[in-house]
Amino acid sequence: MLEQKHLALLDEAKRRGQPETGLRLCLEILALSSAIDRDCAARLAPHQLSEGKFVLLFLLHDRPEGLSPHELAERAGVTRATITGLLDGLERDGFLARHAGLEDRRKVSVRLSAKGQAAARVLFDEHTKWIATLFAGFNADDRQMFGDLLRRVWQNLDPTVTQASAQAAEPG
Amino acid sequence: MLEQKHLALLDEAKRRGQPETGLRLCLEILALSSAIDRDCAARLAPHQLSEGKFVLLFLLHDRPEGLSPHELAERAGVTRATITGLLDGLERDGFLARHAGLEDRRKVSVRLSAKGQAAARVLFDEHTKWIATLFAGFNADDRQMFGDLLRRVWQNLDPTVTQASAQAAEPG
DNA sequence: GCCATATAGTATGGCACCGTACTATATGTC
DNA sequence: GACATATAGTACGGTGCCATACTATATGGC
Repeated sequence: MLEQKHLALLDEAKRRGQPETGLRLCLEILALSSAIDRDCAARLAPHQLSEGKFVLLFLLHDRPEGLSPHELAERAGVTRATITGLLDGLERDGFLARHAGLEDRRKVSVRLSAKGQAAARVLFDEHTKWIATLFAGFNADDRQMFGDLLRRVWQNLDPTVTQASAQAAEPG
Repeated sequence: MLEQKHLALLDEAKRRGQPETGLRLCLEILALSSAIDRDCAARLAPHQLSEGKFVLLFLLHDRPEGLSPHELAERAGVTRATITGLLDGLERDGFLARHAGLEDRRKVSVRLSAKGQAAARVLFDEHTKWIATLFAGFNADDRQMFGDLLRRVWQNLDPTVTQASAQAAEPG
């Protein structure tokens, strides 16, 4: 349930006579997340989609007026530059199209094609259903306990770095 | 404690009238891991190191005879191509050097410089100490419980994708 | 109306990862 | 010893992410 690099790290810690306390547990969290991400990527790849592209798809779903790259960046929590790249791929593969802005001529309206709409509709449900299966066998108490434990780690994280993905870190 | 994209996903799920069961919890695991990775990266960046480079550093530490790129790839759980890139950066920044193999002339022996040795020695301890602080306040029972919950999710993951990072998936 | 400034989108270059393809060397078989 | 095959390392191109810098358009102050 760990990755190679994690085993290596544990080995080195043992070699240095350090206790495993917390270390293994932390690596298990990271390994589980990576495994979930890999699994997610593997599910989307056959559709020519990545996780980032999938997010844009459902952000645009049922939104005939479209969204601007700027809004997409804010809601997805990535930079506008990243959005440009994802849109290039999605447009190339026929999931959406960029339309020139009418009021503000700097703006672009991004709208799903029929293919994009269909993909968003179907894949979102598939995705959430799949995630639900990961927690098969968990009752409300288990979930409560799990969430509490996660939050306790979260609170120990360096608060200066933690806020990331808010995109506008506005330094100084 | 969630990222923008996770909030968007939860919103969309709510809009579709789907239950949150498991979904929010899953996103919290992913968000926590990302936060830990970000924090880790932020700690290493001032030393011109990434997490991948850091792994190579401690794999090579106290190993005067060095390791080959091939062995590094196996132990780090990434491809040889990735190792080439990491070594390029580490060599450029003076952490290590490539030495021609003597017995097998295809092989290269990668060995840390004094700077690399020093960095590996200091940073590894810093790193594990930092991780330990993330679990401050956790007693043995908490850790046991946490690990059990993680393992239960792990077992629900698609077994065909789960094995990744073993590098040699040897298809068919 | 004019200019400084802000904003929208993109381009460019960097990083860490991958898959694939290539070169050089080693090895096993005949 | 020659040749098919395997292995070591790298090159190349692709992805998703970032920071930075650039162009076009909008806006506020005068």
